[in-house]
Amino acid sequence: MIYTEKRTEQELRKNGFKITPQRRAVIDAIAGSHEHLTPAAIYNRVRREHPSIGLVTVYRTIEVLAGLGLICETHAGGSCRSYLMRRPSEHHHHLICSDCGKVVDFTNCDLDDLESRLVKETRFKINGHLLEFLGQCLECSKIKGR
Amino acid sequence: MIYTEKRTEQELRKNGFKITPQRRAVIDAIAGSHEHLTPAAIYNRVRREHPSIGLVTVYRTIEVLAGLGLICETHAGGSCRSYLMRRPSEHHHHLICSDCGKVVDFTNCDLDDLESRLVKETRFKINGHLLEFLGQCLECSKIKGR
DNA sequence: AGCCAAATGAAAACGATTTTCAATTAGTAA
DNA sequence: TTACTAATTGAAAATCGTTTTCATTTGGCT
Repeated sequence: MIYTEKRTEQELRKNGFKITPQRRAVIDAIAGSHEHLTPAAIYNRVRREHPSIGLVTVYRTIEVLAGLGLICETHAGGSCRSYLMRRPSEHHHHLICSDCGKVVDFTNCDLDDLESRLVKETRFKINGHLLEFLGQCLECSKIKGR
Repeated sequence: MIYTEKRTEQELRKNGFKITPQRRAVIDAIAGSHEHLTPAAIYNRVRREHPSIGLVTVYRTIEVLAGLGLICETHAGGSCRSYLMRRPSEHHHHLICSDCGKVVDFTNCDLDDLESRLVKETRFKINGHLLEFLGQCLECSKIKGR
């Protein structure tokens, strides 16, 4: 736990960010919870020990931490809700190029085993899933290399 | 396709909702797409054929359809983003309750075979993936039934 | 101690969604 | 067919979460 906070600060420093009491407080709040916290929940926790902090600062700190991959975000960015007609079968998924945004569809995600395992373990009633692969398409790999 | 629209109207009627041209238009728009559509995207499609419709009506129709389980909603309602400290053990995924927003983590997504298949077929360089299952947790299934 | 870019907080701006309310309309009953 | 009523609609305002702006403060360097 304390190890996590230390490591997080090192990582911030390494990337040229400053360590402020506010950032420490946000990191402590997230590291001190094993639940997923919404920005508002993080704000409330931080305020207990640090009443004068602004919600804006919480958002900005979250942005930095997520940008460095130090915290993990549920729900990829972009707009929040989307809808699809519920059909008997057919569904598909996306393979997205992070550089040019090209989207390739694919089917046969073959998640049935995984789904049954989850149903058994969590007792959830599962309605669907969202699966996206992210990477670079052939063209972009050629151009940008790396 | 037409079958889907018909069935949807029947289901609305059965539940005491009226069939209006606006609702027909929204249903057509969603049924006519194999992609997940955001409310705004639905609105834009509907306006092509029905320019005077209000965005509010689109939202209200979506709400009714989703409430009856006729369309499937990606991303649980309520606030959109939540964060968790990324710990050494790392890579995990989410199972999200669409009703109360509860998030259960799981690991072992076992997507390596699928990933190699996609690399072979598309020549993408794959950097990562996003996998979320959506459903109802045990508590919410009990409350809401269905 | 002093400097400067980075970070902060308050307020305003913003976009998505919801509520309010008066006017319209679908579906039923006469 | 006409008339009635509750449901539905659209416009505007309200609300919620998030982002931007900007003047002030501060961490980390010299």
